[in-house]
Amino acid sequence: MFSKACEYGIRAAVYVALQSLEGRRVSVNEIAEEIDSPIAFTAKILQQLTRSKVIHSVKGPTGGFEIERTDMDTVKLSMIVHAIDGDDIYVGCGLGLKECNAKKPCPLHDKFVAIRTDLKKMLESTSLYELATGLEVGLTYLKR
Amino acid sequence: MFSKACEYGIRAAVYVALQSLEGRRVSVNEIAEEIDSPIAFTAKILQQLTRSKVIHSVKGPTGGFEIERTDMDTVKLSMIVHAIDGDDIYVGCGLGLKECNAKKPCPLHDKFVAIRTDLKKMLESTSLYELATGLEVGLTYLKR
DNA sequence: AAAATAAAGGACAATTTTATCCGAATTATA
DNA sequence: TATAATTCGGATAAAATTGTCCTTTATTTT
Repeated sequence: MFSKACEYGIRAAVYVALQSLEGRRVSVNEIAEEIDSPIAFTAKILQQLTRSKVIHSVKGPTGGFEIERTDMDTVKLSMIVHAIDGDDIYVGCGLGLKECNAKKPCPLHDKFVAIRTDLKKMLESTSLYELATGLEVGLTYLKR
Repeated sequence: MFSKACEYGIRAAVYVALQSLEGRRVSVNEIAEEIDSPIAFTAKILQQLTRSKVIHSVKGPTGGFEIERTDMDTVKLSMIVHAIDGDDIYVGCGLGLKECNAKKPCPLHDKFVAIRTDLKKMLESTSLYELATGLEVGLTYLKR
């Protein structure tokens, strides 16, 4: 469904949010450790998330990644997915046709649109805050 | 969502079904031409579909691929996807966690399960016959 | 029996994705 | 001001996916 990069990206963003709720800024190393992902690759993904303003980065000692409380509500999963995987999920035919739409649909078009609409709705309505608080109260996990 | 291989596989299977409805057996070349896919790669995928009994192949002159009318009802999209992409779509966590289940869910678990259940239902309830007949009456397309 | 046709299968090539490494830039602290 | 911690960015490597080519095998037709 999502690329590896996107999976790491979501997990990383949620972890950053969780720690920001505690007032902590976190380093790439800590993030990679805590979400169980390859360090250098995760660093690249964090750069993408920073460039697309999903999270905020601070250089130098005591630096790291953080996200403001208000942004946790604004930032939806859809933004993270878009920042990393582009609009693959939103655009494009399920069977890979270049031209596939209501006028000239592939055999799977309608059924596919239905599912993708649900997915899109889910991604657009789920905020980083929602995901982080689930973790905070110990209902969900990011590792293993 | 699906791999390229799987996209070609579904399109190929639907085309074979469509032609079988007309009593025609089709070659790799014709299939690749008609679904607009790379010939040799498509040949590999047809081999997989043949091995997993989604379609039937005949060697030699007048040979090619076909599928029996009764099998068009039995064969669901889920079988094709499974034959080519394995159980990726069915198993596994949306965020890539190795251990993710109701007891120890990732932050996206419930929302993800909901969407995947719909996808699974769709794949398991859609037959090759249904897809082929849509094509037959000119409602849907396989090219472009 | 020979020739021709078509799938099967193995080896290899290209591309994309995933992942690593290392030096440069930035900045807090001693 | 020097040092150390940290992100940034470029180059490269490894792995997976996508794609090609060529030989073998089966089978029909001549």
